[in-house]
Amino acid sequence: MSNSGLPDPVVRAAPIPRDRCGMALACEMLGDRWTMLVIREAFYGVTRFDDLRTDLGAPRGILSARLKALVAAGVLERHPYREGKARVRHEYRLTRRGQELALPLIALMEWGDRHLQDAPSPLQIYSKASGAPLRVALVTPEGQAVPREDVTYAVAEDTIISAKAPLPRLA
Amino acid sequence: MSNSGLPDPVVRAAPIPRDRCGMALACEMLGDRWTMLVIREAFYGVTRFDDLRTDLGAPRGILSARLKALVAAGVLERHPYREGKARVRHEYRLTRRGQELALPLIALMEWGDRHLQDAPSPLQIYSKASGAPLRVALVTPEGQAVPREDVTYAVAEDTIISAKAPLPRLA
DNA sequence: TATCTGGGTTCGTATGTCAAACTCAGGCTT
DNA sequence: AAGCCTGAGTTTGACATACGAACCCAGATA
Repeated sequence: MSNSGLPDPVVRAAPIPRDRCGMALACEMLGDRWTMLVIREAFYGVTRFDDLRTDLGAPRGILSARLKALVAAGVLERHPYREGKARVRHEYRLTRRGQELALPLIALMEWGDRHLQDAPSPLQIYSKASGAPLRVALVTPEGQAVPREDVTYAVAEDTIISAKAPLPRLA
Repeated sequence: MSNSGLPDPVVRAAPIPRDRCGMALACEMLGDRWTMLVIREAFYGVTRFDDLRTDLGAPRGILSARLKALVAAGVLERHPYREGKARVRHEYRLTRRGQELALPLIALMEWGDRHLQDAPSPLQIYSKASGAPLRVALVTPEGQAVPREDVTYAVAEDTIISAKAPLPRLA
């Protein structure tokens, strides 16, 4: 996988402890059957308990628990609304923190569209101003995308567990 | 959430069926306690069953099942290696398909580092050529990042379930 | 007063997860 | 050759979680 001619050094453990790795923390908090699907619904603008339930097909108890957890995590906000003269109800909306999951989720969508599906993506992300289609990429601070081959990484010295270990190859 | 002056139209269901939505498909395949953590280990270069097991703390049976599923999904590849004169063993490596999960996972890492942790990220992604730190963004086909406010989306007409529904706001 | 609706909670069962024990193959030791 | 070690699993039985159905409750409505 690596492109040096040397044999890959064998990595026996992750270089970063799980409780200090944002990736691991995110994976742990989103890692179950329903949580990410709930957030997807939220992005599509579905906010009400019963709509979520029918759309997802999740059991009420589970949905209730996941919503509670997401509110507790600051991803969703439960807030009241009134439709006509109906009594006050509550809807679940993305907080700013939740909205910032858009990028990971869009990246996941691109991956899923490419690898888990034959049809082209039914959802196009594009620029309001220019109409150009958009994709997810790694960019410099100035906002210029760089090609895969130019990407590498380093572990901050004070958190290293095992010595430097090159990622197999960044996609 | 929307920035038009109009009240948000109430969305009662996702505009795209789950079995045609790359995001939903990806969420379903990665959505459990261990799968994403296994892929994270793979990115860090941990490839052997027992290393994965000790690093993750997952029960053997579960790890075995997840690895099988990931191999079946074409994310990992089980292939033989020989260390010294030891007998042939097998290691699990990311396929190209697996490598392409780097972007979603890095985006997730950025999110996790920002919201689930106080310390700065222990892992820096940067450009080999310029040394500039890199971040995940939405870019035009030419590779120019666009600001959040310029991002919108549309559902392909032949797959729409409910009518057009604006994302609350893209982060 | 009875009924409907959205938004839950409760409950018994089915399924999944867990840790420990067992297996198995090949190499190493004695 | 007999026994031990190691990596890579499978099996097992206790335990936890998910599941769907039924129930609950508040307020509006008939």
